[in-house]
Amino acid sequence: MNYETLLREHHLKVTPQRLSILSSMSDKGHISIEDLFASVKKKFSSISLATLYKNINAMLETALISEVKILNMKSKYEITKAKHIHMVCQSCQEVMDLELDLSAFVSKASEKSHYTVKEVDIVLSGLCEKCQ
Amino acid sequence: MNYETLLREHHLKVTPQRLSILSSMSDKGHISIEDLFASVKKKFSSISLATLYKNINAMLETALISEVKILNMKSKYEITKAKHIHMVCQSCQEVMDLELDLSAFVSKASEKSHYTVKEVDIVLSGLCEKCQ
DNA sequence: CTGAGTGCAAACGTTTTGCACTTGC
DNA sequence: GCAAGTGCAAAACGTTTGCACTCAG
Repeated sequence: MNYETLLREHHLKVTPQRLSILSSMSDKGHISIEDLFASVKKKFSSISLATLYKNINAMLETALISEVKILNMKSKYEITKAKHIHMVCQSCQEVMDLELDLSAFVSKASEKSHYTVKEVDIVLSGLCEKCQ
Repeated sequence: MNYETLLREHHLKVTPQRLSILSSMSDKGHISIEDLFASVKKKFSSISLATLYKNINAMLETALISEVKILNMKSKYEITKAKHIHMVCQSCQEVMDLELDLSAFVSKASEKSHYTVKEVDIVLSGLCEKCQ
C-alpha cells in the first residue's frame, strides 16, 4: 500500500515524518514507541519524540494505526488491517497476525453474556515455531 | 474466600493495608489503580499510593491478582480466579467475567500459527445488557 | 528480635503541552 | 496565505525508589 494515499484517506497531511513512521512500522509489523523512535531516527535523524507521539495519536484517532496491548510488554503499534488475532512469543517477543474465523466463538460469548459484541481483542502468548 | 489465607498461600504477610486492598478489589470485581486508591482510602485513610503500588506489584508477582489490559481504558486488576475471558461495556465501563470453552479455538490458532500456546487473553467489548 | 511492610518525599521515565518556526496544500 | 505539522524545552503524569519508622510473625 501507498502511504501517501493511506494518509490522505485518513484526512492527515503527508509529511516526510509521517511517511518515515509508517514505513518503519510496516517493516517491523508490530513495534513499540521506543523501537519506532530509534528506527525512524535512522532515516530521519531530526525527528523529535514529541512529533512521534503527536503523530501516533493522530493516526490512532483516525484508526489508521492500532495499538496492541500485551501483558508483560509495552504496547506495540501496527497499521490497521483486516481483523485478526495476535500470537506473541514469550521468548523472542515477536508478534504474528493470524486470521481466524471467530464467528462461532463470538456468538457463543455474546449469547452467554447478553452483550452486543463490537470489538474483539485476542492475544495468545506462548512460544513461536523457532523458539520452542 | 478468606483474604488472610489467600495472602499466606502466596507467601505474603497479612497487613491491614493488604486486606483493605483485596476487599475493595473483590467488591468491585475489576478496578483501576486510581479507583482502588480512592476506595481503599475510604476505609483506610492513611494508606499511601506508594504502598498501594508496592502491594499491587507484590501480588502480581505471586499471581494472587492479575492485570486486565483493555483498549482505550486504564488497566484494571482482579483477584486471580479460574481462567475466563472478559466482556467490557463501552458505555458503562463495566467488566464481566465469562467462562467459556476455548479448547477448539485455541487448538485451531495453535495449529495454524505453529505456536505453542501458554496464555490466552481475550477481551470482547461492546454493550452490556443494561446499556444496549 | 528481625526482616518485611509502611509512608513520605524525591526521583524517574513516559507522554503531553505551549510556543515560535516551518511546511503542505 | 493559512491552517496544520514540527521541534524544542518545560510541564504533567503515573510509577518507582530510598530511607527512617513500624509491625507481623
